[in-house]
Amino acid sequence: MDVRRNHYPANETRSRILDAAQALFAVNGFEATSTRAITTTAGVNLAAVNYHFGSKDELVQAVLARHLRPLNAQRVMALDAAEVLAGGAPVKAHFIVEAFFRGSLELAAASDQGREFMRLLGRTFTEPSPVVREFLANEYAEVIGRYRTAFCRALPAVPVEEILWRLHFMLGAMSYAVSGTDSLQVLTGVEVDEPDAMQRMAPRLMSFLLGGLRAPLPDGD
Amino acid sequence: MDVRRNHYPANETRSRILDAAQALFAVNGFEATSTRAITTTAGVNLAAVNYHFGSKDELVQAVLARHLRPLNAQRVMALDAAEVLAGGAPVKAHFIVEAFFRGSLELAAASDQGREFMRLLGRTFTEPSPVVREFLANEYAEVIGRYRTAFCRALPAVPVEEILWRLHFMLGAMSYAVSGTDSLQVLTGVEVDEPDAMQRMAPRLMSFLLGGLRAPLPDGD
DNA sequence: GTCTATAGGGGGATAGAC
DNA sequence: GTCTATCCCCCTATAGAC
Repeated sequence: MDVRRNHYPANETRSRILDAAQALFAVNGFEATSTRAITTTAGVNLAAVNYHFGSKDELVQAVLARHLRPLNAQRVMALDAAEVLAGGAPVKAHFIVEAFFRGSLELAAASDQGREFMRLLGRTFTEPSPVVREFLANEYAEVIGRYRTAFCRALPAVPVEEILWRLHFMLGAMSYAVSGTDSLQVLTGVEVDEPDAMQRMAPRLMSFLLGGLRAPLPDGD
Repeated sequence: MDVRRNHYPANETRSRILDAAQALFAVNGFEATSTRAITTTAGVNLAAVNYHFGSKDELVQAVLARHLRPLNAQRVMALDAAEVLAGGAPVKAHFIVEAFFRGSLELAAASDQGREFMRLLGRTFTEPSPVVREFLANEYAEVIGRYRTAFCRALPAVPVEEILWRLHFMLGAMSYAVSGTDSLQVLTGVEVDEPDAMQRMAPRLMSFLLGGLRAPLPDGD
């Protein structure tokens, strides 16, 4: 009847919703983004979110899972590969850090959408919502466990407790840097929105993180 | 008329609202916290928020300003003092980092409320709300400018651009570590809610940050 | 200064036609 | 699978009595 309207395959509605939701979540956050805004941006009907995902919470999880699941799977595989290469010896910290970040950087380099997702992911780590937090904890459980073990083997001089703290700091620096939307970005003059931003940042971030991981132990005051 | 009710000086209502708002913001975030929840928790009337602060946005800024303004003023003064002590020579990176964090740690050590504020502040840096972001940018402008200059002088071997990136990473690691509410906390086993958590974390964080700041420069690929 | 009451808008979700 | 229409809830903000 209305020939001007775009038509698209039925199962593409789901993807359109995921794309629109990711874009809006990245800019405005989960809470501030309404399903109305999502469906309008996606050019689909308001009821489509509930039909395809059940609820807004489940849509949030679907948006995160779409890229995070493959990303974390690749992280585990990259560590597997590094451990095979090391042939039983501890994998060097440098390679562990690289294995952890390679996937993120490829994702960010591959497309605008990948970069957008990394920004969303960065801010998601400090999301207060219990739903989001539990989801992330589950998705990261295996990765964190594996990398923690690897770091402990790579840095035997550093006590386990110290490793845990440094892993924590490392995740913070990464997620904050990757989110690229912090209020102080203007002040520090760092620009993360450009297409090659991730590639320019990657070696700098890795250098910083390695420096922190290998830092001398604090005095036991 | 109702003798059982708590009575308190008129101008204490304002403080009660600030306390309740901070507590709820820290746990649930700004968006997810309604003025109703705040006034109920504070034991004051719903209309009191608008009467005392004008709007929810202005309440958010008031909550942040209450502790952040003195904190940043102290940071500037601590750097002033360090520069006087150095007598014209560059202040060592170690002292700059310490000057930046001393106030936060004292605040976190002083009271549960101070610790709660630091957690709120950590998550506030990645807050999407334009109101919050502009507020933070203004509040931090002087501090960031001063510390950036100091770091450049302390680390002449590191290019300015590199300093900016590392300052950015440093702020990320700090705000993330201090927020203590990230989803991966469970996995890394780090616990930040205990009274002496900040004191235990402080030397570790400083060691990590200094290691990152002093790290060898990445290869110029 | 503090309250009650309510305006006025937007939210997520769903029933039921197509 | 997709639409329209609508229910019902909770939100912020304000008007006006006390």
